[in-house]
Amino acid sequence: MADDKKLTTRQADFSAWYNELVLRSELADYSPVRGCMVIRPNGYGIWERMQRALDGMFKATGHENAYFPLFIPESFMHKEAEHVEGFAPELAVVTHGGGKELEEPLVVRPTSETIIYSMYAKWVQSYRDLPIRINQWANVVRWEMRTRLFLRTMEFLWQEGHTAHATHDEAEEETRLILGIYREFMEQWMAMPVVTGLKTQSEKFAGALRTYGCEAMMQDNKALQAGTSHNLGQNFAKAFDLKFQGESGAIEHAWNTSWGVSTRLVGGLVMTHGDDNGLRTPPRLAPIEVVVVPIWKSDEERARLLEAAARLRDHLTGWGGRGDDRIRVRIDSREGIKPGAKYYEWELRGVPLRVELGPRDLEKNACVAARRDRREKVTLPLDGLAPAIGALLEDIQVSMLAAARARREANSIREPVTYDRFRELMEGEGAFVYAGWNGDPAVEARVKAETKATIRCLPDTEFRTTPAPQRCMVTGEPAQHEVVWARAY
RNA sequence: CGGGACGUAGCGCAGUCCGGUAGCGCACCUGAAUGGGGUUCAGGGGGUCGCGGGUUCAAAUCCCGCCGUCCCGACCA
Repeated sequence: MADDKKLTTRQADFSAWYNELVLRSELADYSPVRGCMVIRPNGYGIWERMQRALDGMFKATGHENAYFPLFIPESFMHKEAEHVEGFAPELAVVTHGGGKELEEPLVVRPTSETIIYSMYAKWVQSYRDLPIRINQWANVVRWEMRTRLFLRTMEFLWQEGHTAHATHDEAEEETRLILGIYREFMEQWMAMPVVTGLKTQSEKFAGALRTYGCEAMMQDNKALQAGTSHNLGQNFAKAFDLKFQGESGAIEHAWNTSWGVSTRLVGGLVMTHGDDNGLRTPPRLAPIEVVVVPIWKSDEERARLLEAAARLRDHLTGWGGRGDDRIRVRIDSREGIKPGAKYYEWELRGVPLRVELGPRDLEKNACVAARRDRREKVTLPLDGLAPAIGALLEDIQVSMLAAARARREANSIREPVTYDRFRELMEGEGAFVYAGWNGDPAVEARVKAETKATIRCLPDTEFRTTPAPQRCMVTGEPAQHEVVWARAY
């Protein structure tokens, strides 16, 4: 692999392509511990930008950050019946500390509902103490059988929001608010279109009343659950005695929500936008938006070009057309590497825009800008370059979303299909299949067993098909819901 | 945890059948030329052959045991 200049193509082996891309673009590397990964600066830089964007959106809607501990008393996990059942098989448990066996084992959090709601129970007495809307950025551990870089690792980074409300409707509103934030982030920042909707009972979060999710289509036409937002009802409040006295004087249990997105999103970004030359990063998430490659022959030229490149960088960085969000520029002044080799490297890493600056350009007072998304080059005058670059970056961002959306729609099936045809599709090229469902969990289970496809969601109104499907795809009975079927990661 | 494969330089591999000086490609270091889409030449460094035991004059190679990784299935953000 290290000797091959070219990546395995997506066509040849999607999964090998993905692994090679992640490793070679230095997003991440395998760790000495099975199932864990090291997130390298290139990957972490993207995650940091994701964090910054989401964090801003959470705060703008009234949430605050806090931090709860990594260790949870084992007994906490057993207090909510479905929750234990869901998470017990994948818990890491600490039984010894300081050379002694612990009286009560500590669970390494797989998610923090239990410890957070136990604390909320301490903090809430009156309806005046509500709502509580806290988010935390943390790592969690789930003992997974099979792992894949970013998509499923035993330890991963995420944010988990946990709120407590006085009424069901307020909790529901919060759940939907967050789903909308996720969708906006995924579309506007990641340029990754998603279908939002309700999860079925079998796919919902362990312990939730209802789960909503964002489903994105990867380039192999499989679905990636990119984010979830749960209305927990009063399940955890009852388990952890989270009660308050209402205006009327009555004691009631609070209503909770929880929601999260993880470093899995980085994997989603790769599988949404990557091509056979490497990663393509949407500008808004790119740690480096513009890489300047100066080209020279002689030492004299080198000095001249490096100086011109620095001026160009300062010009771009100094531009205020995006307010405080300055264009992120890097100059690649490395010697001994030919420009062509630099081009390939930065393309592999997904930098959205490359600016080539050589003696010929300087003479014309111009430069060449090459956009990563379409691998197209344009010559731009150096005078007034910044606004032009700003506009190009904006166009790349918008084009990437449009291209991803077009690809998803091209691989979505909304006409009625027979179950046989459906099975063929799932065995073959894959798709998002919109179809009627009779609402029976047994049908869902059967389809999963027979095709590995699952109901990704009951899509929200704006994603539904008109006219609505009348019949269940599997049984032919009247449809209770329209659902989206797909194989998923 | 069931089925399959593999473990030799940083990475990818050959060598194992048939025991006899540990090799190749890429990467890396040095020097020179080169430089607008993956440069070329010359020189160089780097290995307890997964671990433990056994057989043998001699083990990467044969035998036994262990460990680990990857792929396919059941579970999952």
